[in-house]
Order: sequence, then C-alpha cells, then structure tokens
Amino acid sequence: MQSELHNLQGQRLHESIVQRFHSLIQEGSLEHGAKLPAERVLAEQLKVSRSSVREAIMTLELQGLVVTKHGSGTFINTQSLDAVTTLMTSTLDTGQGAGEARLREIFEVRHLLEPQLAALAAQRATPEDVARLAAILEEQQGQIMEGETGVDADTKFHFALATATHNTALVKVVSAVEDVLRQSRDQSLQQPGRPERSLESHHQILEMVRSGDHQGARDAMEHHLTAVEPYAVLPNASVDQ
Amino acid sequence: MQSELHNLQGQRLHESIVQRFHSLIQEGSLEHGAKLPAERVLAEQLKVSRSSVREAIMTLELQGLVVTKHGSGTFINTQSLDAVTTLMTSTLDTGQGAGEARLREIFEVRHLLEPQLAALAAQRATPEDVARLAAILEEQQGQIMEGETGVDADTKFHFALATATHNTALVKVVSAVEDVLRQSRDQSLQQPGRPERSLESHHQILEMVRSGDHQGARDAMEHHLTAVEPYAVLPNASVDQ
DNA sequence: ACCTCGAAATTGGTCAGACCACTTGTGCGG
DNA sequence: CCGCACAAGTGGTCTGACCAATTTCGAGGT
Repeated sequence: MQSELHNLQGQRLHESIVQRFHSLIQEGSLEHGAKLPAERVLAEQLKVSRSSVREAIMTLELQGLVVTKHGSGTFINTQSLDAVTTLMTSTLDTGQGAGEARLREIFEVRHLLEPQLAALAAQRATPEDVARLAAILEEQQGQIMEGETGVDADTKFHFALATATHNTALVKVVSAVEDVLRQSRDQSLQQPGRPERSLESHHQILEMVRSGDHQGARDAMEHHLTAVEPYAVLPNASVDQ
Repeated sequence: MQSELHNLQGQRLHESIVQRFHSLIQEGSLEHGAKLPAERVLAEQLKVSRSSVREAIMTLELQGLVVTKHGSGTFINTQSLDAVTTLMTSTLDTGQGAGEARLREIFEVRHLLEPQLAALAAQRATPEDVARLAAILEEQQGQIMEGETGVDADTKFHFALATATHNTALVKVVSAVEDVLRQSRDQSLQQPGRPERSLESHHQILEMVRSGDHQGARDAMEHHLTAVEPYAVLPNASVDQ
C-alpha cells in the first residue's frame, strides 16, 4: 500500500505519521488489541527511516493510544482513558490558536475556582495568612503610587489567598492558572483606574477573610474578577505557547 | 559533571532521563526560558546515545515542559498549563507517604470545581455532548452488571462532562485532577452499593444537563460527590476552628 | 506420539556516525 | 556603517549495526 504521507510545511515527519495513525484509529481500521507491523516493516511501508517510525510510535504511546512490549510488538490500546481523552481533544481542539478565546477560557476557570477558594480561605486563614495578605496589599499600594501597575503584587495576592486555604493541591491548580495569566494581566491593568479598583476590591476580600465571612469573601472575589476582567484584549495579543 | 543515571529495572533509558529533568525542573534548577544544552552535548554528559536524549526531549515536549525550535535549541517552558498539570500529577504519583491527606485535598478541589462545571455544562451542552454522556452511562451500567466497578466509565463521565463546557482549559485542569483520582476511585467503588449509587446520581446529573437546568446540575453534582466520597471528608461548610 | 529444552528468528531498545534543514552570528566587502 | 554571504551551531532524518526480551519451532529424549 505504502501511500504517500503528505508532509505539511513546518510539520515534523513523525508528526505526520502520528496524524495518519489517529485517522486510522478513528475510522475504525485499527481496533483495540490489533498488532502493528514491526518498526522495520512500517518504516519500509511508509518510506521513512525507522527512527521516525519510532518517534511516532513513542508519541502514540505517550498519548495512551498504543502499548509496546519489548520483544513482542506494539498493540493498539483504545480502551485506556488517556486514549479517549487524546482522541477527543484532537478532534475538538486540533490547534491552540486563537489566543483571545484561550484567555477567555482561563478567566472562566478563575470564575469557577476563585470565589469558592476565597470562601475556603475565609474559613481557614490563620492570623499569619491575614498578615501576609495585608503586607502584599501594602506592596501593591506602593507600586501603584509610583505609577506602576502592581501586577506582581496582584498575582502574589491571589497566590497567597490560595495558600491560605492550606490545600496544596488547590495552590498548584491556581498557580497554574495565574502563571498563564500574568502577562495578560499586566496588559489589562494598563487602563486608567484599573489598578486602583483592583487594590480596592482586594481590600474588600481581605476584610471578609479577616472576619471569617466566607459568603462575603465569595461575593467580593466574584465582584473583583468581573471588575478586573480584560474583555478588551487587543486582537494582536497572541499569547504564544 | 556527567553524573550517573541509575537505570531502574524494567525502565527504558529515555524514561530515566525524563525523570531526571522532572526533578531538575521541580527543584528550580531549570527556570522558564532556560536553554538546554545541545542534544549532542547532553548525550555526552549523560553518557547515552543521542537517540535516547532525543526520545527524552520529545517526551518532555509532549508533556509541555519544553519547546524545541529547529536550528535554534530547546527551551524550558514551565508556564504552559500542560506543564503545570503534568508536574502536578507526577509529584502526586510519586508521593506515597501522605497520600491520604493529598487525596482529601484533591477531593476538595473537586468540590470547588465540579459543581460549577456541571452548571456550565448544563448551559452549553450540545445534543452530541448529551448523547456521548448517555452512551458512557450505558457502558457504566454494562460494566456494573458484569460485576465490575465501572471505574473507567465513571472517570469518562466526568471527563466528558468537562468537554461539554467547551472550555479546553477547564478540560485540562479537570483531567489532571481526575487522573490522579482514578486508582483511589476504584478502591472506593469496591464498597457494596457504591457503583449503583454512583450510576444513579450520574443519571440525575445527565438529566439536569439535558434539560439545561444549571442550578439543578450543580446540586446534583454536589450530591454525587458527597455520595461517592471514599472517606468521611469534612462537610465543606462550618469548619470554624 | 508427546514433552522438554534450547537454538534461531522476531521484535523493540540502544548506539554510532553521517548528512540535511533551519537559525544565528560573524566577518568581509561595499 | 550597512548589507550580504558564509560559517558555525542546532534540531531533524537517515542508515546500519548490535543488544535485550520474547516468541517460535524443531531436535532429542522419553
């Protein structure tokens, strides 16, 4: 059969092979448990080197679509959870373009997470946590008075609030989201009045946390997020990666 | 410095290299944007062939921890969402000690995230999404009737619900959390009656999503989580100490 | 005819060296 | 000082060889 594999420009060779196998699996030509041809045979059929075949197979294995057994062979494995997830995302997502849409998605995650997080923090924050948050707000105020955006202190505040929940898993999830957001946040804080409003709502959140009002903290965070949201993301702001 | 890399039994060579880089990144030796040595240099330092180095780097790239640019080099990239999620799961996997406490933390994250997620899904799910969810419940029922726990279908359901929000960032966060949970979930479903109850509350959630009742979906998910929870996890209200 | 055991074939894993394609820097000539 | 070509550096692919784990199968003994 050895059909041509159309190598799109800028596409690495083994990636083309991976896409071919994705198609074969999705159209049902390769069922669960099926044994793939040997690497050497596959290389000859696709008219590429064995190295490229190996790199492709390794990608498929990391995606959970395939399992390889030394001395035995490589087998299709579409029943694993990873397999389902990669096939789903590859069909629905395909690319990671559209930086603006991506940013909106991240903000949506914040809307789901952070108000609940603030409520938890209000219930559990120790005096030390409150002191740390207060110190960060001092810092933020100083930065703003010097004409800066205070973006660093802004990020720190949300991170410190996460640590105040005393849930390390939660901290990691939030820091992931916040990290991706840091650059764009600086951009949104450029608009006049934004830094002051951000600081103001931070103070409200801190006050709720200090008094242990978890419902109030939740509402204050929700208000803060909508207030700082950058729906005015410039079209040229393509966030790479 | 070319230190030895202790190759554990049954472990492929490039996997050892990947783990080494995971450690280096987690301990902060490799910061975002740092440039890795050239593949040939790295091969010499680690005393392995360039092929193995390439396979390791390719793994890291698929995990989002690194980006490679043809002709330029390979660079650390810890600010992507994928990067943080993979690091998170790898640390949680290796952490055998206080596993139970971490597990409780993960469940807490679910309590924050998934009810909101279910509400979003109820607002946005397409007929295709609903059909997929229904199919998964069929599968789960089949597995249960055969005496299995239906853990795979269980995980699939939560993942598919996340995709029904049509927010890829949210999907990534949830899949990271669910992935860590998969093993322990199997354990919790061992208890008699649990699988049936899980399936039942899944049906309730699906019904709310189908009818677009976002508040109902939120409540149903909250009920589901507390019903399936393996331990007597603290009720999320009134934890004043 | 059956079983056992080991050699050979098969297959994935690693190594070595070469060449190609892309990027970056550098130095020569204008 | 600028611009352009060339050289060096780096990832991408190819080739062929050998190592390691597994499977296959047949010779030899019972």
